[in-house]
Amino acid sequence: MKPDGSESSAALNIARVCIDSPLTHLDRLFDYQIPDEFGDQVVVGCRVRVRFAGRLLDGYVLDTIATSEHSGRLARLIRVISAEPVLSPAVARLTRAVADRYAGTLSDVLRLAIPPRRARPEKLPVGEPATVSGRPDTQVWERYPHGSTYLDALADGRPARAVWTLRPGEDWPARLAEAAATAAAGGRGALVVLPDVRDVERLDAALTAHLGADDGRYVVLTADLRPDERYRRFLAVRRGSVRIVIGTRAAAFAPVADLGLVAIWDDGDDLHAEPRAPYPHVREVLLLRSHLENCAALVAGWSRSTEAAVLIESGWAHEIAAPRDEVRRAAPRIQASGDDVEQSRDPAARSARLPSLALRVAREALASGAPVLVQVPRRGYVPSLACDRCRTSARCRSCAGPLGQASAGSAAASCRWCARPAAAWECPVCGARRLRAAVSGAGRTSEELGRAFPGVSIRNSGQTAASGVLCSIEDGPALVVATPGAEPVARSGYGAALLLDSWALLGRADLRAGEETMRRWLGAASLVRSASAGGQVIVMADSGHPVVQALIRWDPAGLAARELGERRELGFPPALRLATMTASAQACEQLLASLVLPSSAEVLGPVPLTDERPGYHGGAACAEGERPVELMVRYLLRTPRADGAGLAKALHAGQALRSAAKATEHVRVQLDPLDVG
DNA sequence: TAAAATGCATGT
DNA sequence: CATGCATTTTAC
Repeated sequence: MKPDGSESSAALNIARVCIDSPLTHLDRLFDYQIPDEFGDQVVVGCRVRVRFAGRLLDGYVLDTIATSEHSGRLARLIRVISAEPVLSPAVARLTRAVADRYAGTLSDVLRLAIPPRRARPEKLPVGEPATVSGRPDTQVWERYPHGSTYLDALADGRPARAVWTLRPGEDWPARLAEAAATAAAGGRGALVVLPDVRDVERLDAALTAHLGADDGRYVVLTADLRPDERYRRFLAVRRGSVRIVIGTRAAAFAPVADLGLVAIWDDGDDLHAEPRAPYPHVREVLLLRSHLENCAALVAGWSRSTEAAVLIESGWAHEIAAPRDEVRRAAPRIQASGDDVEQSRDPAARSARLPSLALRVAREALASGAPVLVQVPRRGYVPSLACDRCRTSARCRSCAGPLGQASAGSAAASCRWCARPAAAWECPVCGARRLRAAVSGAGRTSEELGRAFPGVSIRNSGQTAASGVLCSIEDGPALVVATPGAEPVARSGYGAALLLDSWALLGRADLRAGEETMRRWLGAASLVRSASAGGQVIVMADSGHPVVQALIRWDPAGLAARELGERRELGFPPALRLATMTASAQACEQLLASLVLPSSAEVLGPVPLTDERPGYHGGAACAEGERPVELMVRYLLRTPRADGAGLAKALHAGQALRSAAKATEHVRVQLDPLDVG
């Protein structure tokens, strides 16, 4: 207050700055004097350059204040990088919450949230937001109980939260476009995050169909944009020129003004898990956002994750799902076939390693002029080899790495770790000398299918396929071999889908195997015509398996509830909050000893990580006769969900002690990682 | 990477 | 036990 009683903004000449440093004990704000000559350049949310412990570092201004708590002399800001307030107050709160949730630092999260600065796009004029108007035809939403009620809530700007499990055959891009447009027509912002660019492209097309191609109505944020363009679009969002944002992972942090809806498509896809520290998951980021910004949330997919099941069980979200008879009407006919292929009397079935039921269904569909989808679980040719007689997996004699076959051209098996050829292999268990494919990859499968279906055109789709990932295919008889997530859409739906090598998916020791298998199967089955239109799905698995049962009944909700029950019994996420610590035994124990954990916390471990080799990127040969020794261990820490914040806080404090003590070895801390258990 | 704090050998 | 110089620590 000035003597005359008026507020003076000029008095706020101290900037509170978040320093761009990876050191955990520096994860707090530092005060700097704002030199007069910078004047109004310094705004909350802008980037600045400061001298910190001698060196020049970048930082963000989180606040401007009149008096500092700091007792010593304040240094002055060196430079204002730009007056653009790239960090909005809402995103500042969000990123802090994400850092706290994941025991990470604010600066690590800000690096994920804000794209690198580019000078040119900042010079562009600020555009006015295009108005989005109209309401979608609510008839399709009325097919879901609570569906049109939810849409009403979006239109009115109410913070309705739902887990939406789609009816088979649903036009999901159109529905998500409608949901986003409805929120925007109500005058608020909408944000939809999808796992990969192909899904983003589909929603992009649906939004264009719904709103027109005008860039002013919505914006697409993906990591593969060129830096200038990425920053331009980010700025358009930050400046409020656009209300609807769709994109991949990093878009979860987009500074959408007056956010009304956050939505995630296919939240079980592991692409939603950020691989950089502090490893936040898009679902958690969006749920935090829904909470902090008091906006609607939508978790949508064919399948249902156990995390989504928790949202429903806890009452946090409503369930939107089609009634059972609707589902039955729309779903293809699904059968399991656990036949022993080797016993089949049909030579074509034997050579394609397909049960005769699968072969018959595929032939019928092809004969009717429809494409057939063949889903194979792993990429590449033959990812690993096993003993032909007893199926013991084949390992390298010098380094114990898995043996594999690189391509059809190289007939000889070799080690996938040290690349030594595996000459004269002999099974250590039964002494047999012949190898067989343990899991048949996409490449091998299409070769075999070619022999079983002479004259039928075969298309491959996948990361490692020569033709890459196909987006869609034309109607007409063809076999489409695809890895999960790379299935092209068929214009009028597939006549049939064959889900191969299921045991490789279900047999994994991973706790998430059941949930993940269901997600992949439903992803393929959702592309098949309804049973009344002749659509059929054959899954190569034992029909007694609960996941197979759930698929046959098209019951992702039932499976998710069941899987969640199992997690409760085993004490794993999402039933509990879990953290992993990965480093050398010594470093882990140091950190562990310094932790002030909630009293409910339980420590499990150490588990030596023998077959996991962090830092290994292939190519290097290992020494003769010895296995690469990896000294890494992993500890698990778990608490009830209610103590999750305390667990993360304790880990953050422990990491801060380590960084302050200049510990050289880094301990990786991950909360609720996908790949443990 | 700048200043402050601390360590340490040396000379009285 | 001051003093000067080197090393370590702090961090606004």
